[in-house]
Amino acid sequence: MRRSAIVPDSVLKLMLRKFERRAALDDADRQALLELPYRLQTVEPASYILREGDRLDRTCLILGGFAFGHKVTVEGARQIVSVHIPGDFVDLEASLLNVADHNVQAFTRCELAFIPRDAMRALFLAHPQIATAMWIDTLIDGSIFREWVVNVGRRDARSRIAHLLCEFARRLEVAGLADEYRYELPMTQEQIADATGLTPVHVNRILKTLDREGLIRRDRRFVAIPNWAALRQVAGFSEIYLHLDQVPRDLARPVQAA
Amino acid sequence: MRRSAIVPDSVLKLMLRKFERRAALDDADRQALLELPYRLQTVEPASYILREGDRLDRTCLILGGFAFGHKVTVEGARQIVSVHIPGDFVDLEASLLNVADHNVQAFTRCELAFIPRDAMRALFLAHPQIATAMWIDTLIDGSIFREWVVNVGRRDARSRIAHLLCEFARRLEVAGLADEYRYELPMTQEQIADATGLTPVHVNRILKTLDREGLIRRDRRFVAIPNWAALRQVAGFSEIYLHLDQVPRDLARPVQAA
DNA sequence: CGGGTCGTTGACTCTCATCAACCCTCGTGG
DNA sequence: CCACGAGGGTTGATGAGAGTCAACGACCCG
Repeated sequence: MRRSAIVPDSVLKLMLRKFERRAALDDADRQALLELPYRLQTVEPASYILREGDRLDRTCLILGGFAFGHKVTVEGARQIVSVHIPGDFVDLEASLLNVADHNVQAFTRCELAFIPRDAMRALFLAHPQIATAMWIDTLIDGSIFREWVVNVGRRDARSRIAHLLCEFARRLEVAGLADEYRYELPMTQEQIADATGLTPVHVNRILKTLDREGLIRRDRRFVAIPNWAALRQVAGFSEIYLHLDQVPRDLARPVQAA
Repeated sequence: MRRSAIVPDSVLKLMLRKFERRAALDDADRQALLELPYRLQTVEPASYILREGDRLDRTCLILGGFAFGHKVTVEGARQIVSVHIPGDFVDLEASLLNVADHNVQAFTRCELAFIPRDAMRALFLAHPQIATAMWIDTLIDGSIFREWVVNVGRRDARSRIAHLLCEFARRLEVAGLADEYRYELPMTQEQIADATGLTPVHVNRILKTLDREGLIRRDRRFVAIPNWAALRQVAGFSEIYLHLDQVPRDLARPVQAA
């Protein structure tokens, strides 16, 4: 019903600030980036932004809200493979690959900007510095995937969940969406289970023990980490893989007016 | 001790053929690619090509042999996160990221070409079509990572191993390193375990049952898949994620002379 | 022929999945 | 204002899939 107002002007400036830091953009680069055509859209929680098998003809940037990528096995089990926060492209690959290899769905209500594939491609060819900056996004995503493989492959349930919580804490903090290790986690326990390769029941039990042990505090969907060092140790969390030296802080503020 | 002879001329042509198909390269692009500076090196099985935490100053292309990426948890468990075959860059991210987030190690003896980071960066900026073609490599790698997350996260041991075998069958076939669903698997059972998040003992049992059921045939390190459809079904394997429409067939022949 | 790596097998254990209730909260509508 | 329903969270009982431990066997290389 109600739609948040969008400030169109700030939409692409989001990207600009992010990419400025990764490559030496000149005025022509900046202008080209800001002149990208886009279509704004708001989607409701749980709606699909992309489906596996779709032909790709546009790329989607999240302006506000959270989304996740997932795949479903033939047996029907779902695995969440990625979480996207404001300021992220959810499918930069759509600019260069032909067919979607996974689904993307909204966790929360999302404000999205869709950019035509052709416009992206033209931008890359005319502005190599921008292409480089965006490529770095892809590379960091790849690094996060690697860590997720380790997480579901070699950590026990406790560490897995702790690791997920640590990763969010850092990513959200860098994005200006968390402070003092407290943030709103937009996932249900079932979704946490799908992200960690566990069952909702087991996730529930682990969360309770983490809470009981004082490693986290929960209040509704809010999570606080009173003892970062302790949780970090339980998780075996090392943030090298986030390549934060290439991610500006306070990048993405929610782009919403009341 | 013995070093295979390398045919330098064919070294970079490998890449050229691969990237030709992904973007419209012109003569200047081709020439720049072929003129990339590189240093050849042969490494023995199990030697490290890259270590987590290393500062990155060069990119490594595999000319012959197999390598794998892995990470080790604080508890000491190892998870293999990627497998690289001839014709692959093992660490394209080294051109643009600053610190290695995982280890890369040789499965077999490997013939490698190391290309300075600066040369790669200069190439990207001067030749956007090449950058685009290589970026596609990164995107396909990302897609494979996503599938691996699903594999270790949501499939049982049987499907997991079957899936790994299916993936190799297709990738090696496309690279011209397998025929009729028979190929040499350069991994020990312990390494298969590290790639699937299982234990060597369990991998052994599953392999034996797959063999007993006629889904695979083993002879030393060679694996044959007598019934592709059946194994594919057990694995829940769908090759969309390999984006083979963007990967030329018969790309990489082992570049080794006796 | 000796040593090391890798593969194989059995017995036992344990983490996590499954199944099944029940509860709480919140939004909706009568 | 309260009844209702639905989604999500919580808890217990039980079981299965995979891990652990341990020993032995096969093969390869020097």
